[in-house]
Amino acid sequence: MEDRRCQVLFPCSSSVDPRLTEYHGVDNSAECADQLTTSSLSQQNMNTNEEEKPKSKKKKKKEREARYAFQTRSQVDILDDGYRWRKYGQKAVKNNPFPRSYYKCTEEGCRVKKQVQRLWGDEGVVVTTYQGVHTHPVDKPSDNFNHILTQMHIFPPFS
DNA sequence: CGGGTTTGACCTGCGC
DNA sequence: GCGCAGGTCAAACCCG
Repeated sequence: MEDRRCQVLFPCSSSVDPRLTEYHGVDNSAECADQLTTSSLSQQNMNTNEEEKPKSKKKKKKEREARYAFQTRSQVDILDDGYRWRKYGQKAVKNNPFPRSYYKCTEEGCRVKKQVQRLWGDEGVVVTTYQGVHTHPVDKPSDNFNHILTQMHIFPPFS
């Protein structure tokens, strides 16, 4: 076995900068996510089915996809969750020397995204945020990831 | 050659 | 209204 085990760290009490971990654990409520999100989640033209007018920006806030965030202590940034991801961006974030990476699920038709970022102050900790619901079941879930899900008591999103 | 990564530009929301 | 910060796009690049 490789030495890629990661330890699930639980929510963020006060020792964590809330700006880095928008929220933790399970949360299906877009409203809640909305409240806890400190920054803009700008346009998500991946959502919804109305793409008729690419020019016109949606009226109000768009519905956000459910997001699930958790922290793990791991040497590797990328958790082997069984899905295939394609990196589509990387940004430096405020108050954190580590960049945030953006990934999309490569499954056709699957619009799930995730963000991966190391925690400032403890670079051994990786904050992973999933956004959306997979349209395909996981192919080969790793023990690591199963462990995480079990610990988190979640997993509605990955049917 | 195909698929994934890198990286700078662009877009959008939000706070002042 | 302006500037900042986060999020996304897409062309160039890299690698198997």
